[in-house]
Amino acid sequence: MGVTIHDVARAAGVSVASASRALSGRRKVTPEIAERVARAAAELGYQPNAVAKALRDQTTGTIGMVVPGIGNPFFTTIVEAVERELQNSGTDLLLCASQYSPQVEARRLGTLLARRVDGLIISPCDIEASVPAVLDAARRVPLVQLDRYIEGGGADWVGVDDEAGLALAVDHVIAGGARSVVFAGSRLVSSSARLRLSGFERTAARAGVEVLPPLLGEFTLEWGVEAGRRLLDAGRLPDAVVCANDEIAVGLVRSLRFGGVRVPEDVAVVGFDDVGHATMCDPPLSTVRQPVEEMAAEAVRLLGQVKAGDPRPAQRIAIAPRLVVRQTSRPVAAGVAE
Amino acid sequence: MGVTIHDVARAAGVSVASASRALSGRRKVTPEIAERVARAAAELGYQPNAVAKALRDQTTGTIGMVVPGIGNPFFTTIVEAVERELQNSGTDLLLCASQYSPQVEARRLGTLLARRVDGLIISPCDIEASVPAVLDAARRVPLVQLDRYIEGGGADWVGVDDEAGLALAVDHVIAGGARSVVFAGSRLVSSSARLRLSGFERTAARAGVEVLPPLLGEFTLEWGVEAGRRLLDAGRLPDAVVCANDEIAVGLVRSLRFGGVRVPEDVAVVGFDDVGHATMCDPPLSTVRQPVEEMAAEAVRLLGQVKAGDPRPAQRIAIAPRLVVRQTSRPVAAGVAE
DNA sequence: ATCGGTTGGGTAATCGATTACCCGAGTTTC
DNA sequence: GAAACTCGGGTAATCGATTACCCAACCGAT
Repeated sequence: MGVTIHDVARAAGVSVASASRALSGRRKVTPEIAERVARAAAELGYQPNAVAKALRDQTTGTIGMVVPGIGNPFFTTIVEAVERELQNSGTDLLLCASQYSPQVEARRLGTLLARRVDGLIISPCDIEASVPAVLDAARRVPLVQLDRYIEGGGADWVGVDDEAGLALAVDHVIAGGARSVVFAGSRLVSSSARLRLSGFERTAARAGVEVLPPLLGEFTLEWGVEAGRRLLDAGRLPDAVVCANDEIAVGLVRSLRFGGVRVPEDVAVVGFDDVGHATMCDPPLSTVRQPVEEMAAEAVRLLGQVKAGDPRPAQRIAIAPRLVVRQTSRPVAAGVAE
Repeated sequence: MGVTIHDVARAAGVSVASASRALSGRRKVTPEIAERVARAAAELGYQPNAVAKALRDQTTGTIGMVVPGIGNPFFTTIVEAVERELQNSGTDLLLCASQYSPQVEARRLGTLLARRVDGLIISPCDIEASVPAVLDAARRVPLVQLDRYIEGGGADWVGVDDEAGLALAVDHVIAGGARSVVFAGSRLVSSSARLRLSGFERTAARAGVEVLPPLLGEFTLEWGVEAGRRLLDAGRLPDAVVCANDEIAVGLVRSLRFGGVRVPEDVAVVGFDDVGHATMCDPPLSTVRQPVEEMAAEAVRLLGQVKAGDPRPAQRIAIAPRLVVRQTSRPVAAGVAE
């Protein structure tokens, strides 16, 4: 590397100030100088040093994003949506994975802050253990939580309305005739895990159907398979299984069918997210679609408004999801068939 | 933000030099000063500015990684492997997706270079269109290509031995009794796509089996489904289909079974990669496992050795893959059963 | 008592881009 | 014709951390 604006200025026979002005166009220079500087820069292959610019401007043109893991298609989808949203704003995304570990997450936040990102979008991996690192970061730079959030408020949040989503799913299977239901989800370490379970329980209770004890593991296909196995082993099957995400649902359907259970005839299954392979599932999965694009857009918009350490009360923006009925549940008038 | 080392020095009643020395430990200071500086830093919540440090040191402690897309589980797997490899080296990964577009890729490379990454790992999206941007980047910083590479050499590369992998797959299905074979892969825009096809063709020709015209589309599940449909429509089925990756294979198996074809009894199917859902496929997919961990380790090691614009001839490191026989092909003595 | 040597602290240069500030030349206005 | 402006170029300060360089104090040895 190493061609600086001083080199360009010298080659063009002008001062660095003129070179800078010619290149940035932030103040007028004579056409003659503009021309000479442009030529010199091109010949030398000059590329401005973003590090120096960041130091001088006190702004890096980057925002950091921390998600639990990029192996989960939901997070890659939302990362892609945020990237698209940022596309033309001239800011770059620094993506980090916390690997579902609050320690790693805190370390990642630390290096992003050290690198002086202009803002942070984070999906905290643990509703409790993530609290200190997230609040500390929010005190230093604008921060918005996306999808998952930490308990106790204190930082803005954008996400899907989990409870409404679960209500959609539960009401749908009940409308399809289910009299006994079970929830297959994740252990309650994240806000999503908790809200989806409570949404499920509340709606089921209100409807007065029988509720079997929930199956709580991880947001993975493997856990879905295992959960299906447990249902088969338990001897008695519910009429419907509502899952906390599509991966669990896909694994569960596979497991159930392997055990000779027909889906949706014997048991209806509904997922959550509608990203990745829900449409490619066999049979195609009925699920609740997260409004990923809107969530990303809203998160970016909100990030532009929040100020670091703002004492204003934290906002929570919950966007309504949509039920997508495919073939793992009995179709009813409600919902969108695809 | 805004607490600098000057603030710390002032609070501790020492010079910035002493503060810097106390904090970095790179030169001795009296215990008394060390103590005062440590206390002041803690009280003020001092966090060193990595931007300033990078400018002064002429090194950012970051390496950039550019992959075609993070929606593809193969790339997320390899990104995770590289991250693990870098974990304890103190360097951070700046991850970018080119979205399979050479233009986006060139722009991403440009901003990574402007941010003065210390090195680059890239999987160029297009074997031809990616050439200028990759060579230009290689002239400026240490660069290694991982998985895909550009034509004409000029930059180091680490990846799987694609031809050997395809030879494994083809020999395996032939050993299982296949007399006619077909390749389902991607259009020939990447080195992987080309090498896998040529590896397939060479091995099949050597074995003297009948080779149907290849089906070339994309590295996606959707294309696998479509490829399966085309095979069904063609009326005559081959004894085996060898796929360029697992996603194609999974889609193809689904499509074939939907059409009433038994796998592996009627048609054997073999994938490539062995990441993501190959084990969760129904039935579990026979495939060729890419040595992702070794590839990542080797790429990072090599990156530490290359110098920018080094005139030394480019290295190509091809790591041998391994056949993993599951249930979409007839088992034979060769290979590892799981 | 003086001298070479060591130890540890402070001052200021450095990295590269931007821009506040200054200055000279040219133009306008009464 | 002089005052008041405008225009555009150059000099140097600035961002924050590190460190080359200098200097004072103190050591032991002669």
